[in-house]
Amino acid sequence: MELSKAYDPKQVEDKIYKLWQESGFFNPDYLPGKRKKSYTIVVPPPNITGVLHMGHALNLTVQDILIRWKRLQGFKTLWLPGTDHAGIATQNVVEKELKKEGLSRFDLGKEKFIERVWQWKEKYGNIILEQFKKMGSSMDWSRTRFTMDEGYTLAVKAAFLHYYEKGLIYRGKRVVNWCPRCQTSLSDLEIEFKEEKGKLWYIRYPIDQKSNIKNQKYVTVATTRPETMLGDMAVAVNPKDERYKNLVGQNVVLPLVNIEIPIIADRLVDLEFGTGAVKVTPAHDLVDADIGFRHKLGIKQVIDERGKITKDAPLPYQGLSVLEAREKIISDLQNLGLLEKVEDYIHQIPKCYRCNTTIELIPSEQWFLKMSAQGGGLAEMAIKAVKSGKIKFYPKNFEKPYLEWLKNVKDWCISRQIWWGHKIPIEGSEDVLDTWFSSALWPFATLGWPSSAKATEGKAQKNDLQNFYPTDVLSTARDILNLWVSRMIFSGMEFMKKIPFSRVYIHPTVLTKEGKRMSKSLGTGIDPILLIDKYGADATRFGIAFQIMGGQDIKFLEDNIMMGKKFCNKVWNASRFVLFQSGQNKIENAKSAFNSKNLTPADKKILKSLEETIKFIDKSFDSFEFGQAAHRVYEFFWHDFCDSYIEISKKEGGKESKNVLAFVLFSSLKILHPFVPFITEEIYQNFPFKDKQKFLMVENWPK
RNA sequence: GGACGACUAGCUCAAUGGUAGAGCAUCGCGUUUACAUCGCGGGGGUUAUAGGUUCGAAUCCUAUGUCGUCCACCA
Repeated sequence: MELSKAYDPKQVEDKIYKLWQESGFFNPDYLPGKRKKSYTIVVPPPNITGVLHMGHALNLTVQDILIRWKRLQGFKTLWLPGTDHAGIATQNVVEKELKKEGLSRFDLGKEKFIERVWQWKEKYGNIILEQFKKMGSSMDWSRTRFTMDEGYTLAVKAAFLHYYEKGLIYRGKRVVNWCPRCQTSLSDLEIEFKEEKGKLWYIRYPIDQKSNIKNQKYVTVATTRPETMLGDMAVAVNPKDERYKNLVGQNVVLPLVNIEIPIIADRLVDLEFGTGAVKVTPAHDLVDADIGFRHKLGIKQVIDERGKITKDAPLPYQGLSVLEAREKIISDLQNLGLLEKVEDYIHQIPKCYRCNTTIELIPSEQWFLKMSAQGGGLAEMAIKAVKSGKIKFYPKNFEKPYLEWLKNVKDWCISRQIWWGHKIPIEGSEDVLDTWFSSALWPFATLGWPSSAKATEGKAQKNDLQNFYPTDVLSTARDILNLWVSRMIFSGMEFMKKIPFSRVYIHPTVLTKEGKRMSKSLGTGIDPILLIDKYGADATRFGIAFQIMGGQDIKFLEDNIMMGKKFCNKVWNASRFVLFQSGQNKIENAKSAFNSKNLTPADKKILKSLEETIKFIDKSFDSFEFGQAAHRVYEFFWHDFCDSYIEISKKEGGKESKNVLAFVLFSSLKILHPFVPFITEEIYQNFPFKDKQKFLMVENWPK
């Protein structure tokens, strides 16, 4: 045998990947044999901003295991790669780049800026796809898509117009989450709440002199955001609150602004909190907007898109930033004797998930997609798809948060005031679409939808939609369950009249050993590319798969990757031994490798163990139990095969033992292949059987 | 404030009602036709706590604690 003593992934992996690519077998159209049933996975398209992180590495491992397993089982497998333009995220990284040159996007202007983002996409967008290859991903590169390529853009346009004509898209002025830095609206899912120490200010609103209220000069309200009082339209109390019953219907004078506003009763007011009386600012708070709408209070916007006080506020405050205004208002109130007390208060502050700027709530003209959970609405379709069991979640407990979210979902604000993205296809609108609007079309837009719009030009083959939709499994991270998964589901049902995938696998989150989220900014992340460099892709994959136990989050241990490397070396050396044996024995045929009449008990035992292992792996893969499968194959190969059977065969091998050795190894390569594709392929290429395939990748899965 | 999950050997995890296992770490022995990235063997656990169900509980139930993730309009 020509195999070297220790396995060196660097000598093997790139070489093997190149051979696979040249074979064309990543492409379902060129797979050998009769393959009637298709098996499709579309990869969750990574943002073009990023580099591969452990979450990707895990997800790629999982998907490649499934795809390789099904390919070996004779399915027409398609794993479709691609990337996402990731609107705000990408715009932000390019802006950061510009900042280094002392420029802003406004200095460049819209056209030049977008050009610049495309340059970024060309330069960095492919890096992540190259990293996919490093992981051994058997994706069909001829079908690579980008959420802003030509055909995809047509799909997005068609989808928008479809909703628009159906009356599901409307425009309206609503209080929306607004990032003063990104200068755009954000959906609820794009904000993150962070705990901050703040104050709770108790402010006295003088009761109107004309009111016949005795013994009470003020109503005191508690607020964490005194600056918004400039836009107050009412003071609200709970209708059941006895303390304020006599005040409802009366007026107070809004301090600093000196206008009269009413005291109203509304059930949304919590009796327990603060004083039980709350200032109502319909322009800058969602609950207040709701209250204001019901009581027809009107709206006064006092904070603008840049986070400055508007001209609708009293002169002294105009142009101040929110924080400056807050300071001045507090000191002014203090001078007037209207500040009753101040308490420390810890609360959740909404932050932009991309740039961490504090979110302002401001009224703004936006586009919305109706999300009704009744009457055949989009949310209802997505609910039914899961409730009916057509789409199953693994683990099942993710169904609950999914359904809860959809049940209570508000209309989806789909417009963004940024430059990088799909333009809203309506005359006069400069807005672009929320990046998830295009991502929602991923399972079918990538396969050529809508064929009528000639979107098939280029990558997708003519009949891809018929052949590969619905896809089989969507494997993704849990934090985009609603952001992405639910939206793909209703989009698929709306446009294709069919669910986009039948099974959703929510993969475990990779945490640090301490159980904390891996974070780039904290420096607690681990770069899978470095792991590949150090241990090889096979070892990295095996080490990751080994740790996937149920839906449990993974406290990542590099030791497991080390274990993967040792395991690979074991496979390598066992193969060296067996191939040397069979080389002497001149076995030429896998099918008739041994004569089953002359088997020793040990021969029979290892064959039975192999059979059971195969069954177990099939069952495990089918239920996404990758760790269980990895443990079993490890146990089988290392202990049953190497420690026990090989050692026995050396000392008291039967007539057929050398043949059985070769046969069991041959089968082992197949069942190991989904985990560790490179090393198994390399060994396979050195196997002496004459009736083997060109590549292990397209062998027949053993039974 | 809700929902979900975790808590088992020093570490990371198995074991879903029947005498608690693996890998790593640790200790001892060992170079026999692959592999020292190895082989053989040893030590190490009242399964977070308190109750309950059961012939029998790591496993089921109830509380408590700690940690984690997601959701949420308490100003």
